[in-house]
Amino acid sequence: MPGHDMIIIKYHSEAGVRFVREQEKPDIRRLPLFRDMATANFETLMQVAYSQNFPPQLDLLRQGEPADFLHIVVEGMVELRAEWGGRETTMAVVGPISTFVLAACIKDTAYLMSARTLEKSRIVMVPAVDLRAAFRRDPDFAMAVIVDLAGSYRSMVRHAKNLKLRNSRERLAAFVLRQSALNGQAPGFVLPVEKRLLASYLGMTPENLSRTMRQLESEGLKVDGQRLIITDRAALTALAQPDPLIDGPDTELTAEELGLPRANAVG
Amino acid sequence: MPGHDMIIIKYHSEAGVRFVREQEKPDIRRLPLFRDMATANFETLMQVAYSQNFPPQLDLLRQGEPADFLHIVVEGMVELRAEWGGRETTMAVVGPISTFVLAACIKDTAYLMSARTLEKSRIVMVPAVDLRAAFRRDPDFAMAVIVDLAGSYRSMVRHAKNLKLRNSRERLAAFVLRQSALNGQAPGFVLPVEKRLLASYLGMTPENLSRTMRQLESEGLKVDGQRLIITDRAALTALAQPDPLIDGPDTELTAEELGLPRANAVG
DNA sequence: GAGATTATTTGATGCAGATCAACCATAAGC
DNA sequence: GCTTATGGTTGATCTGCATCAAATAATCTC
Repeated sequence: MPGHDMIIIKYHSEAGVRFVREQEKPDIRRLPLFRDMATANFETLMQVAYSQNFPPQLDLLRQGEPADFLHIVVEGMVELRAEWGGRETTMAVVGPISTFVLAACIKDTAYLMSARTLEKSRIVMVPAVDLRAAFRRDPDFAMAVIVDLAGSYRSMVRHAKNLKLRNSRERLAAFVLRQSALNGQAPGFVLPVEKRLLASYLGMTPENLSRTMRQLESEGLKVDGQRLIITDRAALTALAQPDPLIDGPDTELTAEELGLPRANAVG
Repeated sequence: MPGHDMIIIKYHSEAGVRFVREQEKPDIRRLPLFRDMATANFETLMQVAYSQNFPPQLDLLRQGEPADFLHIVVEGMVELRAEWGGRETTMAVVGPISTFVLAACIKDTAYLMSARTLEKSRIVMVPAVDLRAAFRRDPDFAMAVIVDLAGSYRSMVRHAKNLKLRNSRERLAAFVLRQSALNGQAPGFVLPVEKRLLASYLGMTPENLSRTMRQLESEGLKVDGQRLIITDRAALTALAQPDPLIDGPDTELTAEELGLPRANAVG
């Protein structure tokens, strides 16, 4: 496996490559993807996996590279970014505990997106070869992979629908309502990511996001730095016209959508 | 299965519900999705499946409805459309032989897109319940489902990247080059779909598509109705900056991307 | 904590692309 | 064949959003 050595050479000194710790296994095991897997297979995967700490702003992988590892965010936050011709855009931000680049690993082909840490993060990396061997051997794991991929696909369909059908004001309003819903309809929450990143995810410029937020202050939203407060839910709802076929959730209350991480509720 | 009866009642008189014909089975069997399946399982699926002819412009299913059937286009052409708040957009057009709404069937939840025939079409419908039972029973089929879903996911990621990273002129130029590539770099081809549909797929209005095509006439493209001819590939390439991570193909020459069907070469 | 970065906001301006409206072309119906 | 839809083009105009520029605010560094 050339991939294995590469990663070791590349990061060993700065980040400290480790095998997966006993204490972090239960959290990974609890993921829908690994939950139903045979214990022996899970242990095998963990044995060949690496676990590393990365500093913020570090490129974990670049689009176009061959997919060597399934990545699991155990701690921290990772941005999935797409680049083309000097432009770039945020496709998703994943927080603990979830996986990314599963599809590329399965197809044994190039990553379509780059990934970089947004904050200090702990990432578990499972070699793609072993991953593929695992679900060829374990039907329950194969089932979990199927369900995971179907969910990822649908969440990307939603992202595309959102972009094609709504304008940026509507997208922002829908985003705000969605974050609130993820916090049990809390009226206030703090943004889970920087505004420039949110802007990119929503397909707009930071300037436009800033102005659009100001606009929404007359439509039921109060903005205070990273803290947003819904002051008139009805008005915002009229504007966003939330739709489960765009905003989710897929099924009631499963909420581990791929997209942006959940915000934290606030007074 | 309420779904079964419903479809029979709904379409019987006009379209003629049939069981899958012997003669169309081999074509379906050849699909990557069904190719490696155990023969007994394939036969079972075909036994419970329906096969119907539909007239053009007929709604096969509506977004939001529970996913009762995996659909297979055996003949004709089907548009996958997304709707929201009175607006609508084309997400993909599928031709023979391929499947759609696999992910919704697997998650046993609502369709995210509506589907309607663009021309007279023959559709095979496999009950979602039986489909799920099939890959729970057949590991080879499960593998094929995994690969299919991974491909669908990646093709939707590409669609989103295309929308977020390129402007409409670039998207059109890239589309033209891609169609040419699918025809062995043929300089000319006829559009596989109406222009209004292409416009919607590319995320622009018909008026804008028309004008953009005219613009491209000074950048190496000749437009003659449905027939497009590349007169200066270098110029178009400079404009589109084709990228396999957006335009495909995923792997060399597999070319059954979800997106728009292949054009026919001309000239 | 002073200085240096980096994120955010605000303003001025430009442009890509939408919208509205009319006209032309192609195809379908009788 | 003429007529009627429907799709496509063209023109005029409008506007949402990007871009460029500069000021503030927040965050990091030493």
